Amino acid sequence: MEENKEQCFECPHHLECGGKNIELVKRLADKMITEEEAYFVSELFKALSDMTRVRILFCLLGGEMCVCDIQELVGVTQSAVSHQLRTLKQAGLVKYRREGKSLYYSIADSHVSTMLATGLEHISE
Amino acid sequence: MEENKEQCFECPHHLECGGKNIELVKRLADKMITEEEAYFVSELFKALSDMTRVRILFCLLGGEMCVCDIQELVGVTQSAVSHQLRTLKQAGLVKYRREGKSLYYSIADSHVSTMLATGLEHISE
DNA sequence: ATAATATATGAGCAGTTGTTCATACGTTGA
DNA sequence: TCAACGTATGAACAACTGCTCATATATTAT
Repeated sequence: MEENKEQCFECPHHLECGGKNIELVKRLADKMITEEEAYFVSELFKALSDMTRVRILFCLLGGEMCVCDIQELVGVTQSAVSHQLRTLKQAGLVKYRREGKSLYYSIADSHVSTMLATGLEHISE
Repeated sequence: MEENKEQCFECPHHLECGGKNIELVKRLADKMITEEEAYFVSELFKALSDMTRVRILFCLLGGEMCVCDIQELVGVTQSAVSHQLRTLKQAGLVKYRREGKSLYYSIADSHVSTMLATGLEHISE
């Protein structure tokens, strides 16, 4: 570790660091997730980070339903449901189709169910 | 749908709703995720809902590393990394072990990798 | 056209979050 | 015991979030 006694390219912010795993850091530096990817992933999870939205999605796991169905099952105002459905739609988590006056919402794809299931598994351990 | 013309138990917030799927709502009402579960799931995803934390976790997918390794790979201050690691630890997403002066952080369990992978898949479509 | 129904949306506000700065804590070597 | 290093933590502040309220939009029936 003698070479760490002087400031080096790999370790510019301090002079030495006993715990540093230079090999690992070098290897990962190129493979790191990009800023853009990290941003989109975090935005995706942000859409899942609210209790009301989680409850809405668990409703929709049971099948497509209109806004007033969701409103009843989740027990919040129509406005609140609608605002949250918008967030979920923008994140690509739900889709909808119109039938008469009603809009029927449903889970967008299988990734959503997978993430919810994995999340539920994680908390029950 | 004649019975919907009057206010009913299943539909207390309005008099009628053509789009309503009474059967589905009845069936799901008992099976709904509890408030407590929804809260914990949303808290879990909240921990994944920040760009810096996502980047930290993707670092750790490459193997355990100390705080200064993460600091270098992610490119934020030591304090910021430390604060975010605390959030991740409280959510059960990472664990650590001490070795000398350094703390080595790593992914807590396979659920974390699964959620990150599924999230990454979802955004690249 | 008009009214009623189902849903969406903008503004505003209280509560929350992520960062920085300063400082404290825990470990090691001299 | 003391200094240096690696890491954690509390306070403070700007930015963001989710709700409510009021209102707008889209569809259907009369």
